[in-house]
Amino acid sequence: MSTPTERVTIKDVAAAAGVSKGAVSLAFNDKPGVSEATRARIFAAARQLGWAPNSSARSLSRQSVDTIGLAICRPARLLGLEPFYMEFISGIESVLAERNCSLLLRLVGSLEEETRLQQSWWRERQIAGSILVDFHQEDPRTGPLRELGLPAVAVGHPTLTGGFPSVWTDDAVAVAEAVRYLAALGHRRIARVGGPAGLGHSAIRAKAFEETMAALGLDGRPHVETGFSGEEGARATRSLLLSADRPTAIVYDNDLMAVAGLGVAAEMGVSVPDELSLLAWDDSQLCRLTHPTLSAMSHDVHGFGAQVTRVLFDVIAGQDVVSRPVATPSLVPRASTAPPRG
Amino acid sequence: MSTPTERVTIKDVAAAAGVSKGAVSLAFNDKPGVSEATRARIFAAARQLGWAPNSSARSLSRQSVDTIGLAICRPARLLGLEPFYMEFISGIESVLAERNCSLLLRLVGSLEEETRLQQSWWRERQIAGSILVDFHQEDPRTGPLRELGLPAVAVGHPTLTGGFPSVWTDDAVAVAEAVRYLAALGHRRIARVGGPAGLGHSAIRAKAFEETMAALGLDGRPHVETGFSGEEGARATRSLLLSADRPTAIVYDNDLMAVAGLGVAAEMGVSVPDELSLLAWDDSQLCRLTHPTLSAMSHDVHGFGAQVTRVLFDVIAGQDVVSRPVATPSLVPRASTAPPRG
DNA sequence: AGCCGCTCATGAACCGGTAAAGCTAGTGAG
DNA sequence: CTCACTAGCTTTACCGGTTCATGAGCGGCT
Repeated sequence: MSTPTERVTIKDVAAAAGVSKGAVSLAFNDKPGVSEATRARIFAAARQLGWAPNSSARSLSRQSVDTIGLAICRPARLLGLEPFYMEFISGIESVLAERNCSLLLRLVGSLEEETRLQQSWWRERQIAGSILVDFHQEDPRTGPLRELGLPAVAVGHPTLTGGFPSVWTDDAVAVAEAVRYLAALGHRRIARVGGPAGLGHSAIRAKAFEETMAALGLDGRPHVETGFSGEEGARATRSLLLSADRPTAIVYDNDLMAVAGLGVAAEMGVSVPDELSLLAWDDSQLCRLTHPTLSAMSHDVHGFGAQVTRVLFDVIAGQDVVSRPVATPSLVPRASTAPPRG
Repeated sequence: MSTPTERVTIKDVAAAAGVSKGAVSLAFNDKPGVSEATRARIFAAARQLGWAPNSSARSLSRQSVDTIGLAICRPARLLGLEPFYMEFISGIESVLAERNCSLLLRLVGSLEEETRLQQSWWRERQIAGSILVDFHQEDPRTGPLRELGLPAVAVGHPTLTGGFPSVWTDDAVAVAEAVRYLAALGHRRIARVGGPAGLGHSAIRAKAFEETMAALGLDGRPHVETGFSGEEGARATRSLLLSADRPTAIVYDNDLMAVAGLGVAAEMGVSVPDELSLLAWDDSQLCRLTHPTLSAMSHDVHGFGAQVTRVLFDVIAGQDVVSRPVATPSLVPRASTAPPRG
């Protein structure tokens, strides 16, 4: 194209409309001080010239930006596979869109890298605030980021998020529901394939799992903590199915691992749900595509993202925000769970 | 936190280091004109005050921004499921990270909406350029966006991208390979479950499919064009398997639909690969998790994203860029394809 | 007529950087 | 000893908006 880039500025629009810069600014910001007639002339001129206010100039002058940050710290290959994030992002976007804001996205390799990134974003005034996800126990981000004064909302249970206002799903309750459901079907040997031990919500679910099992008088089966990838889920399932008194039901920490578990069962000739019940977490379309379809703990991830974003805007606006849960994941029984045979 | 927001500016750093604003700017941009000693003092002061240059001010002054745009136009539920995009994005990020740039991401509902979005992004100087994806035949974006002079790289075959420099995978060749492979196994009735007809690459693949079938003297099975969702893939598969002389092999346009197809085959008691061979596109981990594992046309999506981004930077730098293909997807045979029984 | 108050508009100051021109002391050549 | 030159730093003019104090014009009221 090699456009000589005839940069159009507010001055050109002002000249074209026969007014001053100030008038154009007033008109474009819906402020009083310009007559209807002038306003119309200004808009006509702007449209004619294809002008829109330069966002850098605007935010410099206004001392504010309309972008929020999201850094995700997971290996890329994994991210693609977990439907969770894209759906979460789409929830974020739905709120951003109505406020004409944008999302700055970055995939990072470590929590330390994320800390540095958030620091530059905030110090350089690139973002108005951030959504923090994937909290670990003793998360290294909380200290530096709180000190920084970064406006942020955390996704995760308040016990994990080190003072940041947070939005979370009550996983403990959901886990309990899952276990009780399987127990009610008659399962006694229930196993769990969880996410990485360091990850906060994995720990919460693990604890709730053990406690519920104990409360029901069931022995706490070894629950395997692994990664989040399908391959790790497959490996964990394989080892569970090979163990001496193998479980009759397995609860997974995401849907991908559950799909992998189903594959392993098929491969080993273990019939689902006759000999083995499987229960997924984070219900996505994937759970309805397999045969048998997968029972799952389902929740509204899109709405979750939207809610988090709304809270972030409150934080940015300086309101006093209290942490609050969103709807607890609820059980959607499908064909992969049934009473154990025999 | 209610930080009284003690905004630190370059002036404060200059004062602290006992130099002028100009010196600080020079130091921070690695330009000559400041002694090593002074430079050190400046950095010390900046670190002390936790200062980083305000990005709005910087880009206003420099007349440039370090952000690129990506708008994706697909229903959110779908996006989450297609591993493609996240992996593509991670490829983009890998290049952005080394140049200290950011990605502005937006999910939009229609191509018209995307056009408007790109226009504001560019006119407001929020982005230095864009990556355009999912080209349709007679894509409504090309006209307005070319006119706008937006620096952009298109993902898709040059015949689709209306003059934008593009990066693409040679799907026609890949489709031919897929069909020849199945034919070589002995399949005569090969069907195809494609993406939406309007989508450019679906059309290309459809055409290549028909041509290759014809060249091999096989009758062009009705190939179903549908959406990209698993449910649509399932429906399409079901209808193919119920047809009079059902196909012995099916080629899918993504991996999700192939997984769904596998589910349908299981549900209908059709054995894979004995009675039916399935071949996926966009090989992801998903293909290795099912039982049987899915044969797929595999390509390096991460590298694809990285390459596209590199080309975009060339475009932004004003270089004359020629469209070029990246590696053609290649066949990874797994357990879902075999010679037809009987 | 004089004064008030209102609407509509202007101009200059500012936001926080960058860039180019200007200044100053020190240095080496002639 | 002068002069050109350079390294090192300062000064100043922008970049393209927003905001606020100021003022012109005008109708109504006393």
